[in-house]
Amino acid sequence: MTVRVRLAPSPTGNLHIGTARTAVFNWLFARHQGGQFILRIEDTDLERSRPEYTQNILEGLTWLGMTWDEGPFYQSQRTDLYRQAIQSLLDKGLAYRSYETPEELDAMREAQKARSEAPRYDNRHRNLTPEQEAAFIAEGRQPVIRFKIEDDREISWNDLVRGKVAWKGRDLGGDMVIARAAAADEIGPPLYNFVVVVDDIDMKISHVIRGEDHIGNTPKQILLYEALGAATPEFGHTPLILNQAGAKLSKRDGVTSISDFKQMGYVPEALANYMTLLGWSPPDATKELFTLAEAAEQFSFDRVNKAGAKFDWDKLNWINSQYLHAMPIDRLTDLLIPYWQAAGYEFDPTSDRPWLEQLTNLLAASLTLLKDAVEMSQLFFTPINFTDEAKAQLQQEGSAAVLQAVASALPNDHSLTAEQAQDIIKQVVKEQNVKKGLVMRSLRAGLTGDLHGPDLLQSWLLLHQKGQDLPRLQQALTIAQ
RNA sequence: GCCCCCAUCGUCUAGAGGCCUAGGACACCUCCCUUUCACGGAGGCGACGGGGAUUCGAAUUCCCCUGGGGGUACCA
Repeated sequence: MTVRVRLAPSPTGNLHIGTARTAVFNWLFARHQGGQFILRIEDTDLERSRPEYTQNILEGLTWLGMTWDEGPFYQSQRTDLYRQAIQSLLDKGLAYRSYETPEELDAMREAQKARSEAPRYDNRHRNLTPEQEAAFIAEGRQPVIRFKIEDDREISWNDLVRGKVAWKGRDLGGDMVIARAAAADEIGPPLYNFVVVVDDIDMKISHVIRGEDHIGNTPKQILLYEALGAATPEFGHTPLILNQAGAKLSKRDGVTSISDFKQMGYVPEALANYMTLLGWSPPDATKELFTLAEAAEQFSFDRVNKAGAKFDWDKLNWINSQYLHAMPIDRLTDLLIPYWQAAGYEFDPTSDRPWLEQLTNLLAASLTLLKDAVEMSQLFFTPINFTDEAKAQLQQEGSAAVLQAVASALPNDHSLTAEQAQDIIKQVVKEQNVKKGLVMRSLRAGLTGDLHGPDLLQSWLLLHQKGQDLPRLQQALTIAQ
């Protein structure tokens, strides 16, 4: 049997991290099994579905490397299929039209709660006579279509991550609505729990892998597979991603959409790596940094956890930093350029390329997020701005003389090597008879306007190439007097 | 309320009866490297929710309790 899995996001929001993690597990499993990964957009809720969300989901999955083999399929384009399936259930007597008003259903549930019973549909319209139906229709009522669920049914399945899970029919809430209200001679818009099953059958899905929040849908869906005369697939319910408080992560928890992570400067392989670690561990659990391909080789549901995992920014940040530190300078430069441009820094991406790569090389080891480069490299792009600390340093005794000496030792052209720079420092130490520390600190203050920052020698070299070192030293001298 | 799921350091996890005086990672602390800040390196702190049962022996099996989460729509 070929493995076929699917990701079925609904375009009612941007690609959410929870959905993305489900995508990762599906993708990993499909790749491991040599199967297919199918993408299906569940846009049956016309009210809330938006094309721009679909676009965001597609882009996010692509960015993460979650390539799909078939699709995207759109449920909004498949309603004929659903209507046929509903009709077949109606014909077989497994579904029926139900005429309650929303107010009646509310009243029913209120009464049940008052008796401290579980709110559920009491199947009151299951066996309506033709006369009763005619009367409701004459009243102008629009029926929904309900699928019969027998109270005494026992439903169980062997979950890929949880083992045996069992449910009783009576706990499923009564006969379930599968199509929204419509005229009595029509079939209204089909509902989620129904279309999922029709599509999964039609698309020959072999393994349904989804978040644990869907676990209660599974028994209902199993009943639907039966009614539709199809074999049930395997089901696997993955643990949820939790917020700091331990509840299911939702949009209200701040940054949760993949596009936001991208914008903040996370790289896709780091984010995918982190999401994989949330609920799964490789056979050698001490190896936490791996590519999706490596994870796919080793993936199995045996190693998927049952308990939810709290989302931890610190760990994600660390993983991202590891990827950034190990990234080839050429690629890292490509990734950084848009951030510098967005910050309004002036440079020419082509003619300044060698200089930009040197800058990238200088900053790489300090980066956690791509956007960190903006602040860290500001001193190379904007006019110098002296901090109070730097001013104090410049006003220290001997500082002015040191800067003066360095300024006059500078070569005229735009080439300065690390060796030359070091020689200048040594020479100044000797001539001025001062401590090297004074030279280094004064130089840093004069060149960068700060007492902290990237490696001084390399920074100096970069500034020299831009012809910036001498003017800055001269400016610093006005403070040092 | 009812149903379902879950339970190892603060967090992510390893652990499938003795290899566990419970291992790794993040975070935190200390030290080293570095006349800056980081990076990197070396240490440290730190957990099996509680109670029974099975067993020569339980983090690992079973039961109960407690705690947490999910669900309970004419949303998906």
